[in-house]
Parts: sequence; C-alpha cells; structure tokens
Amino acid sequence: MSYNFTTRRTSIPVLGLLTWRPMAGYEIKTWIENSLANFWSESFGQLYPQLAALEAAGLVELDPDAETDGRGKKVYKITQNGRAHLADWLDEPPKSRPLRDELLMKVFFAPEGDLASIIAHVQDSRATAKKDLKRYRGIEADLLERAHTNPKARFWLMTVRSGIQHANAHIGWCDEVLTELEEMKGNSNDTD
Amino acid sequence: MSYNFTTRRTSIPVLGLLTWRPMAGYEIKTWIENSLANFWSESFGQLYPQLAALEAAGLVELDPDAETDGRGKKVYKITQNGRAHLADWLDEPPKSRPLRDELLMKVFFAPEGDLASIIAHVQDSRATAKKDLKRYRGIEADLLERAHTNPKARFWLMTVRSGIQHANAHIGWCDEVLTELEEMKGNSNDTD
DNA sequence: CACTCCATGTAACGCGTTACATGATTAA
DNA sequence: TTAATCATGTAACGCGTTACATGGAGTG
Repeated sequence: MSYNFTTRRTSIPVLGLLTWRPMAGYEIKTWIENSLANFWSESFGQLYPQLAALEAAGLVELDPDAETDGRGKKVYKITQNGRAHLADWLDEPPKSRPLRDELLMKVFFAPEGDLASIIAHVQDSRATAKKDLKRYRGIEADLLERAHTNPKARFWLMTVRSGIQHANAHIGWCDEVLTELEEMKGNSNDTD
Repeated sequence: MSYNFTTRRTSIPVLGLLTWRPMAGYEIKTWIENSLANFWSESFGQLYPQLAALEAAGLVELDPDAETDGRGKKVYKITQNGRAHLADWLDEPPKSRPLRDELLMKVFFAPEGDLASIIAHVQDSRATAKKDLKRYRGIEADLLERAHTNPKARFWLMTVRSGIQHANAHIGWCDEVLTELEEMKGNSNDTD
C-alpha cells in the first residue's frame, strides 16, 4: 500500500492519539513531542493540513461537545472509519526509511579530514546519548508506576526500552571508537 | 551551514569515493551499495544531477585520462576544491534527521489493533536484524584482514561495528518484547 | 537472440521542514 | 505592558524516491 494524501503515515500518530480522547491540533503536537519523541516527530506545517485532509476523508470530525475559546481552537474526534484505518495500518508490515547517518559517514571518510574533529563529533554524540538515556530512565520509572493501573503503559514502556537499548549500544560503540581514535591521534602526533 | 544545491550532503559520498580514484556515476552507486549501505543510500535520480552540479561548481571534473566506451560513460575525478569541501564537511557537527520508526509506532498503538500482527512485525524485524548481523560479521572478518595493509580499513571497521552493536541491541529488544507480547496474547486468549 | 548488466539521464511526485503571518489568552 | 504560551494556518523550498526513457556491451 502506497501512501496517498489521507493515508500517509503522518496521519497515524494523529489518529492514534485521538483514540485516547478528542484533541486540538496544538495539543496533538504537544503529545507527540512529549510521548512519541523517542521515535516520531511532526511539524505544524504538516499537522494542520493533515488534520483538514483527515476531516475531509471522514476519518476525524469536529467534536460538537468541545468548548472552543476565542482563539479558533478546533477539537477533533476520531470516527469509526478513522479507527478502522488505524487498525489497518497497524496490520501492515512497517516500512523503514533508508538510513542516513552523518556521523558514520564522517567516521568512514575520516582519513580525508581532521581526526580531532571526528573525535569531537563522537564525543558529542556520546554526550547526547547519555542525556537521552537519563531522560529515558526517568520516563521508564514513571511508566512502571502507571503500568499497574493503565494496561497501555506496558506498550509505552516497550518503546522507551528500545530507546534505552539503542542509547546503551551507541554509548558502547562511542567508547570503543574513541579509544581507537585517540590512539591513532597519539601515534600521528609522535611521527609529526 | 544549510545545504544548497552543491553542498547538500548527497554530494559527500560522491566526493569521498572520488578521493579513492576516478569513477563514473554508475560505479559510485555500486560502491555506495556495497560499502556504505550500512549507513547510507543514494538513488540514480539524485546521483546523476548531483554529479552535474558538482562539475558545474568545480568540485569534480571529467577525467581526461579515462577511457570512455560506446555507452557514453563519464569518469569524474575530484578537484582540489572538492577535497577542501569534503574536509570542511567532515569538520562540521553531524546533523541528525528526525526519527521515524514505524515499528515502534505500531507497538505504541498496539492496543488499537491486532496483537498477533504486532507480534509478527517484531518477529520479522528480528529476523532482518539477524540477517544483517550475519552479513556484518562477514564484512568485519574481511576488513580485519585488510586492516593490516590498508590503514583506511580501520575506519571502515568502526562503521561496521556500529551496525553490529545496533543489530545486537535490536535483537535483544525484540526478544524482550516478544516474551511480553506472547504472554499478553496468552492471557487475552484465556479470558476470551 | 534473448537476457542481464552497464550506463546516463529526466519527470513527476511524496514527504517533511522552515519561515512566515496572524492573533488570543494568561501570568509576571 | 510585556512576554510566554496557546492556537491555526500558508508558502517556499529541500530532499529523496520511483518510474520512465534510452541504448550499448557481454554472455548463454
């Protein structure tokens, strides 16, 4: 199945979040940033046109019960068609986008550049992963509490743990690479 | 630095590979598929226009010494400007694209769909990672040999090991998640 | 003689971001 | 009153893929 304007995967987090309760676009964006940031992101430039398209396609509709303030807030709720569409998407095998890892590219072509810069890049990347890891640990602890009462939290935990696993793996790789790069740098300084 | 038509990162693997020796576009594509596949990919639709742009910008030029066959083969070599541009790019901190992981999205919203499908997706993903891992191990062994004579092979090894680390982490995550999902499925069957 | 591989390129489109534009509400 | 936040939307652009179009060279 190829994505058309209504079925593109941008619509999935929107539909998914609207299964929780009716929300406005801005609120959906906030949830994506807070809860899905680990594996997803959306910009307003996509979100608002997409909401309009989903409404036109009958997958979401304006919630008549919602109170709108003077700011033109528009609260949407998911329709039965929307739920069905989401369920269909969940059944499909996931599509993966082609990899584009600039850090690895810089390591691969390191001989054509300055070794000290590459070392700095790996160090920065390690620091970022460390920070991510700490944040994930916090979220994990929080979700562990909520898992007692909210069965969905068990699934959310799984995604957080993916982040933890990958961050740990990445930190391990950085350490290994940094040791080797520092050694190379030392040797080249000796012979300079 | 924001990418313009000549500095977009698509040009980097092109310039990088041309530091090895002069090559034609088709050959560059082959190398990307064979050696950079772990962290990069390019399509012909980008490669050929990009080569033309790089030539117009003076970062590559047609190699006058290269023999062209009847197929209109065009062999390019990198210029001094091209080498400088590559070195500059290597100094810049790497930019990361926003994450878009459909598998994690499917796990996150699993309660809205069929659990058996989600389990199948994770199993498939695990199988792919297993296959990748095996391929990486082969490349690793090959590069270990070549590292004795080719100093660049040490850097190539680092990128392969990144693939190994992440594949291993992913397989571990899949196992953990599959155990939990199977248990959930069993429980829901009991109460159906 | 057919098939695969080598080789270059264009056109159309999808996806996604960034920057811009506008304005209301709330809290210091 | 001024700043931050809430709230919706458009325009321009960059990046990247897929499909298409063309044809030579080598192999069975």
